[in-house]
Amino acid sequence: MERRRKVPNPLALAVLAWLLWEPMHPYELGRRLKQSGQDRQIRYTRSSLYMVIEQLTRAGFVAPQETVRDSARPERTVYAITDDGRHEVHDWLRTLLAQPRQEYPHFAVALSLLSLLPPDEAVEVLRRRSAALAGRIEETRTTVAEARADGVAWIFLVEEEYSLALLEAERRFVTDLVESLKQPDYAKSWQETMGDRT
Amino acid sequence: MERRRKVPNPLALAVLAWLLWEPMHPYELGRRLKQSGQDRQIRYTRSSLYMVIEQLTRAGFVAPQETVRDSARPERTVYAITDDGRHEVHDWLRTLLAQPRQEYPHFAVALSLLSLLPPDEAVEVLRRRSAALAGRIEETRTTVAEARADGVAWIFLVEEEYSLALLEAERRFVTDLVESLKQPDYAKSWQETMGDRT
DNA sequence: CCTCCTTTAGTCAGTCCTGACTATCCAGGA
DNA sequence: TCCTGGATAGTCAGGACTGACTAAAGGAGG
Repeated sequence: MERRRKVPNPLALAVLAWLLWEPMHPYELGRRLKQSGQDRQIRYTRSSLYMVIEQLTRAGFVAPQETVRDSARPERTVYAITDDGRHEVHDWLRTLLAQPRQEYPHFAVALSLLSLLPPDEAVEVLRRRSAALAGRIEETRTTVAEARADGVAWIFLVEEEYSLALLEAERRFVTDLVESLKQPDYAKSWQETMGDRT
Repeated sequence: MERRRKVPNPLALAVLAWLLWEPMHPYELGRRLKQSGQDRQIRYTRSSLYMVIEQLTRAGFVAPQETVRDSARPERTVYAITDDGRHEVHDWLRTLLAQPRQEYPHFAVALSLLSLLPPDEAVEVLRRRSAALAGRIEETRTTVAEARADGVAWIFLVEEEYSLALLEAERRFVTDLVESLKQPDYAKSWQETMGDRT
């Protein structure tokens, strides 16, 4: 049904998108990713960047254009996007937007094991999370406000607004959860079922 | 500051948690993970399950207990958790709950490239997402309702409630986004800035 | 009784990815 | 003048992960 991507790493999508603009060498791509703030949406290291470009080359989505060496610097290979690459960006982008993917946040795993902790301990750690979330929300709001003040159009900030929406939803969820855990019924039933442990 | 886990894969946490209960062989662990619905929070394959158990053994968090072979079946190695393992579960769980981790949803990457699509195309694909999200929400609600009807306590359904909260937040976000993209101002400014492309 | 499908149980080749490393240039302080 | 730190640019060993494979037993259907 759903054909597997030749280079499934989302970093590859960002790379292709930048190469749509103009040919570049890997290090320059890294700089753009960082300056545009896309490193907040994509987990990568410099090595994985080189790896992904190699994979994209094998897949035929990009092609090395030239190897320049100016002023005794290490030589840099400039890559350009191919027609297949252009097609891949468009197709991949449509798919990512249209089809929600099952995501696997670490927090969900931890929640599924919440019953292992004594109620008061659970309340304590979740309160710490709530405070940390509040901090993240504040940071993101500041980032967005500053960018807006610099004249950045809203369409280039949607991803931050999305993060914000998720953070706020999580914070509401955690707050409610703490309230539920504080109910004396919970402490009682936890004692009854989990009393026998180390 | 934050010490790296010896076995960072979240599957390892779930494995340790099950072994807290009683010693088991890998295949049995796989069955429990599936039956308890934890396969909805953790991405894994059977091979990664064996890999992770091997890593846990090397890390000293679990230890092979015995190799049984009943009725000519392939032999199964039963693993038990160690004291280090017990400590690791507790410590890891607390950390995961208390500290929000930067997550990297694919959708956020796609959103950061939304401006590449013509406005009407963007609206079209996001509407499809919205419909798909509605389906997911419905499914999750059903799962929760059925479990509750079977007498499952709410604490064992928190992870589903969390998924639900995120799905609903995302749906609200997408709905609002579609409205913004439909504004004629957007179509106009997109034409102006992106008119020059293939 | 034969065949085919499903379940049980695990292995393995090859790719992917990360962390650590190499090496050069330039600016600024001591 | 020398030393240090940071930016530039990239490589590489080794471990982690996936998809495809092996293999035996049980049950259903003809």
